[in-house]
Amino acid sequence: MSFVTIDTASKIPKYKQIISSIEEAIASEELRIGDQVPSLNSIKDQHSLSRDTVLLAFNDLRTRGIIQSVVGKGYYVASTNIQLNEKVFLLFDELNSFKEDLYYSFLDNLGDKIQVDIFFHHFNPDVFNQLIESNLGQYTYYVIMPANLQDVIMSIERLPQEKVFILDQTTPELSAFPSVYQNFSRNVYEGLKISLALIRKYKSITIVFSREKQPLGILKGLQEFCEESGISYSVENTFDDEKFEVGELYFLLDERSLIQVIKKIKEAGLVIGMEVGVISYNDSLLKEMVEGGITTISTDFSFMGKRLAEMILNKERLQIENPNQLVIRNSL
Amino acid sequence: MSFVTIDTASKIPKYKQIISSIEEAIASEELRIGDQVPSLNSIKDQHSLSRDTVLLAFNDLRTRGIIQSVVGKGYYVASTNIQLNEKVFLLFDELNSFKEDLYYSFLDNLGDKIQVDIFFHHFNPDVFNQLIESNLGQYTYYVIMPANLQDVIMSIERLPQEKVFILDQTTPELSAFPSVYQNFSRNVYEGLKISLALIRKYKSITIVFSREKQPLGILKGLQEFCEESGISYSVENTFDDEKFEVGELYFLLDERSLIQVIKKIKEAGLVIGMEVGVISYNDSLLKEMVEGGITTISTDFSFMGKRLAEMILNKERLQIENPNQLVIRNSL
DNA sequence: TCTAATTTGTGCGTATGTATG
DNA sequence: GCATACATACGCACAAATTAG
Repeated sequence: MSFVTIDTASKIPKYKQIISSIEEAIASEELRIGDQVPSLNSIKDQHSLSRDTVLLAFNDLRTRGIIQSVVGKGYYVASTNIQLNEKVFLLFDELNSFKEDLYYSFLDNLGDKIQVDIFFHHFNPDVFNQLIESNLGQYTYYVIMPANLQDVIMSIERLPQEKVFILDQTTPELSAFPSVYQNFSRNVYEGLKISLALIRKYKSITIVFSREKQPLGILKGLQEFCEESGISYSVENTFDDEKFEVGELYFLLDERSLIQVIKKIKEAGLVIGMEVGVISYNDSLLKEMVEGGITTISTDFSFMGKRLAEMILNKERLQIENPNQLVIRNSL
Repeated sequence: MSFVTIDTASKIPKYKQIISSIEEAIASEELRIGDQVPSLNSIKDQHSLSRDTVLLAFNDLRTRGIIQSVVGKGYYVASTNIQLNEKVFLLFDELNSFKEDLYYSFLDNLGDKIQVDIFFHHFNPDVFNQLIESNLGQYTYYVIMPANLQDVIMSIERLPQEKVFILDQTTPELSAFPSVYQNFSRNVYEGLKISLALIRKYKSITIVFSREKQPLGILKGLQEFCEESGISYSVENTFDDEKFEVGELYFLLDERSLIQVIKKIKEAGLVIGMEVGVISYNDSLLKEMVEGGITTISTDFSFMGKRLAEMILNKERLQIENPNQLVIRNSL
């Protein structure tokens, strides 16, 4: 039972590595109140350190009241009240308005003693890898939104496994990590299935979809639904005015194409929810108000942030499918 | 393993030779991420250079994010992305949807050789100071949104003056720094003045305003307008259902209170833009579509991001008032 | 607890060559 | 020709952190 691990090559000072090791042993209850901490000499011998380096760490822990020294005997755990300056590394794909709910719900539920730094990889694997590498060893937890990036498992595996949490999209390779994720294909499939009667009003479905940025599961769910119910569909990369047709149901993932389609519908003097239909992914406060309401399939981002915070605080290691909701409004 | 080669006879400056040497060692994978770079002193001794010459090279590499320094330990490779030219420290107040346009327009106009890291101070001066303190010397440029924080000039002055840019809100104390800012009081005053005829429909104006988070200039502009035109107004901290009145014009800064007011209007069966008026600060795509359109006073965030990027790239040091727009829609 | 070695961080002074007007 | 600014390079001193003995 050594508790202490030292990486000589690391840029983190050795005495700080000792401090973290002891703190983590206490946090994980390997060391309990009253337990004896390994002696100065045993640690120094095991890791070939100077006695003073170990002493530096122990003095820090002692002045914080976490351990007590007894002359001639050793050091003993005196308090488990380690408010270790916890920091969270939060790696998002891109900045958009849906991150707002998620982020603030995460922050609120974490409490104000934990600092959270946000980064964005913009679906660029180089940026992703670099951000992880240059922040190695600096954070207590790493919350990562891999989005649809491939080949990032290598980077993620460079992080301490027990500190990693996966958010929003996960993959079979990442199944070892705790996560709060959306089951995109099921959510879309079931959302559409519930609305089948309404969808039958339309000739076919057009989805505006970017393979680079958007979850493939959404496309999969739509395909599955369409094949099963015999409805034809087409996938477009961007919304194209030219191909706009009456009788079409538009499935729109981003705000820009949503606005474009609605404008087009109004320009053409058509009735939304009758002659042309609209379903949008991700709900927002304003979508309830637009044109009598836009039908949405959406996950609960506030819940996602809350559940993630709880998982971190309670040291749970679960894989949680985040609840999803279909809200049928006028546009369908 | 010296990595560094210096040709004294060459006309290439020595510090640039050091930079290239390190970059080449990284490119050839002699130096990998996390590896320690030879120390200042060892390089200076081996090549009979001044310590400052080596330091010049290392500081360049550091502000580009390629190496990191740890006092008392050494320099470590942090990124293999050696074509990185510069790094920008971007300090926002809070995450919200209006940051999206600003951020992506800034990014797009900067080009892809510059890395941008975002931080948020959440209107907390301690967080603000700590973020600046812990990122000193690591970035080529510091773009700061001080919002309405007082007493942050001390922190900002710790940064190299020529690297600092102020965004969105500025103050007389910050007048030495280049900036792209909103003239909140003038924008509000003039926006309201143009709409005076429409505003006369209403009994009085209620603004929902948080002194902690929102720019005082907005309140000032409203006051000025009201006093000049003899219209009464009241300031509320949050929207209160109880005080909802017919004949009132609501001036709403955040999306939440906007939604609340619109819901209340519809619940009461009133006509927006006739019996109750709404003006909202900051335009968004969806506000055009809500209830036939919400009247907005708003700055052009895309332009703000673009102008800021240009200022940095062209090394301009200007104070630029960002263009502002009143969009009159049905809600007034 | 003290001393020592090594490391980065910072400030100041000096000198030289080059470009600019 | 002269003054000025800037980039490059060197030297020195002291502070603070890390680690060893």
